[in-house]
Amino acid sequence: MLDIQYRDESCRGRGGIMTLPHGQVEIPAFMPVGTNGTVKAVKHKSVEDMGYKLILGNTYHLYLRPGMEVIKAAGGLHKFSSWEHNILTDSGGFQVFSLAPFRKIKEEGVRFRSHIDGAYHVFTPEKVVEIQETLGSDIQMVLDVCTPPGISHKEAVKSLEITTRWARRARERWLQCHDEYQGKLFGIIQGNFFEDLRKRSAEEILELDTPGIAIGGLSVGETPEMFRDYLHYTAQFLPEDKPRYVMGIGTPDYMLEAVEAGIDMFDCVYPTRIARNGTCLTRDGLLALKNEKFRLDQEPIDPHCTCPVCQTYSRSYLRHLFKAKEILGPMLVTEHNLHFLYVFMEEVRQALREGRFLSYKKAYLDRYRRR
RNA sequence: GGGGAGGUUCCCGAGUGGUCAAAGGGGGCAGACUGUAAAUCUGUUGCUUCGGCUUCGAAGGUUCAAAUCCUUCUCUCCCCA
Repeated sequence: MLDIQYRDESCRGRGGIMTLPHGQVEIPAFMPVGTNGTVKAVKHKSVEDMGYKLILGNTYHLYLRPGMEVIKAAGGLHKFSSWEHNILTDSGGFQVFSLAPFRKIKEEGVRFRSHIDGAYHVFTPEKVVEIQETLGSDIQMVLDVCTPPGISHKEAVKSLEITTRWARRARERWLQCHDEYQGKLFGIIQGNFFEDLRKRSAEEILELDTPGIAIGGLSVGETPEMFRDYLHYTAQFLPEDKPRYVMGIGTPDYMLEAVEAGIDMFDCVYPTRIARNGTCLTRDGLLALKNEKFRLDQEPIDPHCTCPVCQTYSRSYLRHLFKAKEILGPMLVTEHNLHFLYVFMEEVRQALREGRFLSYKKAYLDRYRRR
């Protein structure tokens, strides 16, 4: 499943090929998020043309709407959404976290209310595996309990222990999936912001020997310093021979930090969300298109960018689209941001291959932080 | 020509004696956004040397006090001729 082809000896960074049911994926890889079976504001064809081979979908959202009957009838999420490459589905664990006011965690599973109609539903670790099997996920995540910074050690232990027990149950159920289903299961390390608990969670999750390992519970409101510290601390426990995934990060600085720590995969709504809100990723940092200073600016978003948007449109025009609330604005900036990150990851892989990742990182951040 | 309604801070619009630099929208400006309840949310929007100063069509008046009351002028809209 994982073919590590090169390492950067100056850090833990590495790269290669991950082979999944729907084809190969170059790692380290950023994965665009397509919660509802669509990467918002952009066609799957465009995402594919940029080079992406692995995107996310969401168990929670797709289960609630359109519902499994619809996706089953289509023959799975790939056919339903016309995406022929790989899909990683999140388990709903993050919704257990982000929709906290509407849920109750018990040993059996989590009872929650739909954000759509308020109806009660229950997710158990087993049920979530079944849903993801029906979706046809190439990588499925175990149901976990994600927690925010600031909780007590005692609360963190409790969440960690449930996460481990749920992971065991998920794995048992996953082993019983139909033979034709080839999707991989990833365990998730929790432990909040306590080193002893991070270590303990890592040990317990690794013991399950899932095909891949994720670090969860980061970028949930902690400071960048805490993110960095707990990322590196947790990453040291990850095995060499399995894909390593840090959930929920997507700014260039965080991804560079993760690559340095030896992480292979990341996903984030950030680039697509800020795109819809008028903010572009550039080599010089963020560019808020709605700002008055771009009113007459005839330059493209990023003069060095090779994306179709930068070949065609000016900041002035794109600013106008956002001020006029035209749907094309979010569409074009989403395309730019995703293209930007794909090229960014190609550069990262190249730097790793050539053993100069740390200098690449430093130069990138020096420039990125300048604006 | 006759009758009626009204002119409020960039726009629309609330306010009919003090608690009004003036509600609420819109627009403008700025910020946020990291396993998507997000084409969303938040802040700000007369000037200021922060003590005040100047605003509610214009001018004058009443009052301790006026966007609010009175007089004249002016402009807009509606109805009837």
